[in-house]
Amino acid sequence: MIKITFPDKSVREFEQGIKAYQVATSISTSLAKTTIAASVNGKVVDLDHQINSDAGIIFHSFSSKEGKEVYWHSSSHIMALAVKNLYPNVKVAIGPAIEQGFYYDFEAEPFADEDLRKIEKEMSKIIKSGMKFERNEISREEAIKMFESKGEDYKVELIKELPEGEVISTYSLGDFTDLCRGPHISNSSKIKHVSLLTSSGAYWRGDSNNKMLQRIYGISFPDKDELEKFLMIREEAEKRNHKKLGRELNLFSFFPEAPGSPFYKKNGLIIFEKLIEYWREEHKKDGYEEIKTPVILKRELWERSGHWENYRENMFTSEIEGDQFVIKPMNCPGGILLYNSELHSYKDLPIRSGEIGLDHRNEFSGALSGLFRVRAFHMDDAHIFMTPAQIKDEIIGVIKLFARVYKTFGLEYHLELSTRPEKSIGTDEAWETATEGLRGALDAYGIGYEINEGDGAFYGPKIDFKIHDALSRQWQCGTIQLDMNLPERFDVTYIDENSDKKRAIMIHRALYGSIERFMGIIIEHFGGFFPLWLAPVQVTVIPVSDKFNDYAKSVYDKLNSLGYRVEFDDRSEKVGYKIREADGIKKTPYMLVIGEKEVETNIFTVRQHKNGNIGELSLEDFISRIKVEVDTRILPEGYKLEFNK
RNA sequence: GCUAAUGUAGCUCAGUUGGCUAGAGCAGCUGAUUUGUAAUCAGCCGGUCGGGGGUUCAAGUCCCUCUAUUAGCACCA
Repeated sequence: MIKITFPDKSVREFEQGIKAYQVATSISTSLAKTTIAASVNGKVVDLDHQINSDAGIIFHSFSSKEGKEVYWHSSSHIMALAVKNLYPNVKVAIGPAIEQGFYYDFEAEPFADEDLRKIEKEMSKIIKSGMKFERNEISREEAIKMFESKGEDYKVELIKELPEGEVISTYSLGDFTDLCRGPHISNSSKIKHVSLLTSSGAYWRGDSNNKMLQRIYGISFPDKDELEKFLMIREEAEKRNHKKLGRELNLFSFFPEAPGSPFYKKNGLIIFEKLIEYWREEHKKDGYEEIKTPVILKRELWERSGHWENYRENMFTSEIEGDQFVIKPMNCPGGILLYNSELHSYKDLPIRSGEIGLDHRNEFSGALSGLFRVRAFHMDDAHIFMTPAQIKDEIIGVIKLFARVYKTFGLEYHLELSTRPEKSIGTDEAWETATEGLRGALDAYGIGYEINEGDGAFYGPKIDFKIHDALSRQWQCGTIQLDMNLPERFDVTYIDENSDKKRAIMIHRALYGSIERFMGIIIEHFGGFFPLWLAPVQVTVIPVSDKFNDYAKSVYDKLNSLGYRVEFDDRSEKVGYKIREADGIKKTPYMLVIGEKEVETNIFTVRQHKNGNIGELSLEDFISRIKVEVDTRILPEGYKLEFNK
């Protein structure tokens, strides 16, 4: 008999060699039903796994991270079998679970949408037939022989690279045997609802020198509702697509004459300016100064900073009178020139120097994507120059600043600390100090964070803010990067208490990341229904007929003179028509319909986007309402996606 | 940059196996209508079918090429 310990610390005895699923069944059939895999002594295993000695056990259902991973990984195998059934000549490469779903790479002709539908159908057959996943452990030689005989070159390549002594396991599902570490679900029938999403090219092993394979992405869920919710979010994301809304709301345009470079229209520029206005307000509160440095700077500067060597292919250059110039891709070298233009006492530090800099980067054509990835953008940069002793407090200050700004947009976020990458400069000691500085700040601030081992910049560790939008999608926005490179290269110093010259500590930080990208994110986050302080048009005044135009115009004039962004729709159209346009299409936060009743009583029925009529207010009350809403930057109601369940 | 798909009016889209003068809705303009909370009616305007080259008696349609866009990959020190 062996002793098995459960998560609640209870212990029960079982026959030696009992399988994990039998343990689950012994507890309850419902547990056995929802269980996908188990962890035995912390290692995730198949439910068929035999337990031979005392162990701790945890069962994983789809709701856990481990459960999802196994579920999706198995789904990818089912997809591979389906593809092999339909297209026997394809070769399989790899097929893992990912954060949301799974994919499998094949050497094959590109798959069209119809192919995906066919593969889905084949998958449901496989699922319905209830095939078993069978695990086998085989020797390296056997494995190579087997996959070679099947012509699965990619698998052979993978096996040959496995370290000596590694257990080589395969999982078979019907005729399809795949090299796989596992674990897997026990039976294909556990996969309930599958949808194949997209297919496109992907390089073998992610290397652009290698052959391009065909990748199919898919998702699966045990419950139909979950699949529907997933697809609904995708649909909603499509509706909120910032390129589409940008056109509909007259925010910006792109032209082939300047790929990747947005042209802001009147309405978009309002949002752009308001974002910066708010940024300035918050930074001023925190003791930042603001500077502005030139866009075009000589090549020598970039050689000194190291960009010429390391970032060359992303930089635009220009030649003027025989000298080479760089259109700046970043603001830091210019900012450092300014810092270095005077001597700094320790008493001056920290210096928090902000710059909304217009940067250009030669992003590869295939990388461009609306406002999310552009060639011309405004970085909301700031550099903080300080003494080593100030690191912790400064970092905490930045985190607090970012936190309060994201809150204003209703954006959730989590933090990630990225540590030293393989390719990096600086001594171990310097990295240690720098990383501990960031870690110390995070701990002192008292917020949870994830560690991204080895994901730091080559010049220093960083803290990244991953923000979560209204559709629960994640975006990289804010970043705080400690730089151990540029201060050396530019000899950035301050004078300490003993009149000694000391190396200053420098951090780069950006809150929005880039104004362009952030604007794209909030367009989708709000779905075009902006908070009043950001909305390009805040109020539309709608006279019922031109009999009321004069009075309505006076209301418009009043709001306009107070500085609100108001439109006056005096076209000879029906009220319904104007409402449809102002509310449904332009998503104007407030509408005032003005007819006989308003003229007589001076009381307005105020209509709000998404929320319909919100009550009757005098003009004065309406004005004080919107004043509060603008001044305190209240979030709109109803921009978040609501589910029926 | 790579793979694939796409590009027809300002927008969304039709346009057979190549075959008359390229269509529709919305938007815009003009007029009528004077309207009470998500589309009033009529008329008009609007296109070198992304650019260039080719095949053909004939090209929006087929081929080549360039370009832009989209998705993914790679990239994002």
